[in-house]
Amino acid sequence: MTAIEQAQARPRGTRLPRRARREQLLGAAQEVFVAQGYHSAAMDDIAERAGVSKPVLYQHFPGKLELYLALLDQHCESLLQSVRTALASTTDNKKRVEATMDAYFAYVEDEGGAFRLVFESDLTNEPAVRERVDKVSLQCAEAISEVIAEDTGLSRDQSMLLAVGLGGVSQVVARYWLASRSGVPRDTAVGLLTSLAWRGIAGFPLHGAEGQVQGHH
Amino acid sequence: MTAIEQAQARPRGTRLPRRARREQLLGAAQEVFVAQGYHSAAMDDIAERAGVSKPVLYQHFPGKLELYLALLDQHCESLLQSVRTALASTTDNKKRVEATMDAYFAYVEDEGGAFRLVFESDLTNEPAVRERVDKVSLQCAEAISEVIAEDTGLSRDQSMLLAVGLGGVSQVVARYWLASRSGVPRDTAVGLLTSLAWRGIAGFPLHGAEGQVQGHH
DNA sequence: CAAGCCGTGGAGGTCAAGATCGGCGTGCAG
DNA sequence: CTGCACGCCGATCTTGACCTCCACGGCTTG
Repeated sequence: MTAIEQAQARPRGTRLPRRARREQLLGAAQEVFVAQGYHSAAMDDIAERAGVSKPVLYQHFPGKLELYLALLDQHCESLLQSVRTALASTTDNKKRVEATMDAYFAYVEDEGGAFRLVFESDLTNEPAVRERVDKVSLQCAEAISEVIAEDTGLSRDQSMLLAVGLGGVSQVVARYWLASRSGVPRDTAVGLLTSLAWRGIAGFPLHGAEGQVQGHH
Repeated sequence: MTAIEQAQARPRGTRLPRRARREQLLGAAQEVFVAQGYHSAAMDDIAERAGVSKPVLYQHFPGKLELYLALLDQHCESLLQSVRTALASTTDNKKRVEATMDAYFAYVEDEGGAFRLVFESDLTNEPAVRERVDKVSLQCAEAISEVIAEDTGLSRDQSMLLAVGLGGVSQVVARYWLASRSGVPRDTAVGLLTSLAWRGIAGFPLHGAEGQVQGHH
């Protein structure tokens, strides 16, 4: 149920306990921010969407930025959890790749488009936002790079580069897949990317010994 | 030479031919937009940076948006050209991958940070901007996917997914590489990604028949 | 040499959007 | 029943940024 439906179900005069009201406001804000982006989203829009007046918003959040940050934190945490869970779900590295790819696809597909707040924010010039987005990207990449470093024996810097790359592919392709709505089902897309990535990774030193490969660096 | 140096070299009263003035304004605008983003950039800032007054800006551009779009178009075109040139630079598909990766790195490294206008715009909610960014991404991906489709025999949809992925890796990693300033030199980073991507691609159908996983060409 | 013209400059209008103040209705305690 | 407290609303203020109006000075032409 969207926030606006909730708001219409409970017409404009209803009084809510403080905690519930806050959650409802967060929901409405997310819908508006996702649909319009930070700058185009007016506090009036959010208030109207939630079926309350503007002062109520300011009784729950100090300002527009803090409201946005609350949502951003929430969804950054969510992404990080998904990735970590995926990495920990198995010890088979190929399945790890697949699970991680799928985590990105699931993240992009679900949550009412909240991934836009993280991956397509129009407030990256605000240091507080930039910091959060950079941090979650870095943390995801570090989690991935640990596995890569262990599996390939590459240096810390180099495995980070690859990890950033793998996260990047997942994120970019997942968004493209969602937007393009081409006929490719999610499983197929994930499988395709997993093949691509796994063969790529599997060619590095530790495996190169067993499987022979052309020169690298 | 930055626009502000030009402006200081020619102190504030100088008259310029129309074409030259326009170019100088574009330069100043690019510096400000890159440094501050669209929203934080004030027309006053741009005018001051260029060493002129605001009305002059409006004699060359109808408004802030059009000024931004002029720059955006310019750099979208530049990226597309780089990618197409890289793809056409050889018929060896592995070198194609490397050249294309390198094109993204060069694009991100050079041009006074102009890649931010394309990859990190804070105006993606403006339809005109969204359209341009989407279009250039799509055109790059299509150019890449043609090669992939021909080389692997994958369907149009599937090769587009991979192409988007390759473009995405290049772009994301290049930006990370630029920002992180880790010790990895550009050649090494490009080489690493090329290994990753090429082994990944080379495993698809057409090659799987001849060389099980890796080597050929 | 002189007069006019055109581009430049600083100051101001307008408007959207974030942030806030005095009333109102509802429910509970005495 | 009645007063009080709490949360909510309509209306307003203010800031900041985009976008134009009246004076000035250098170049050109007769």
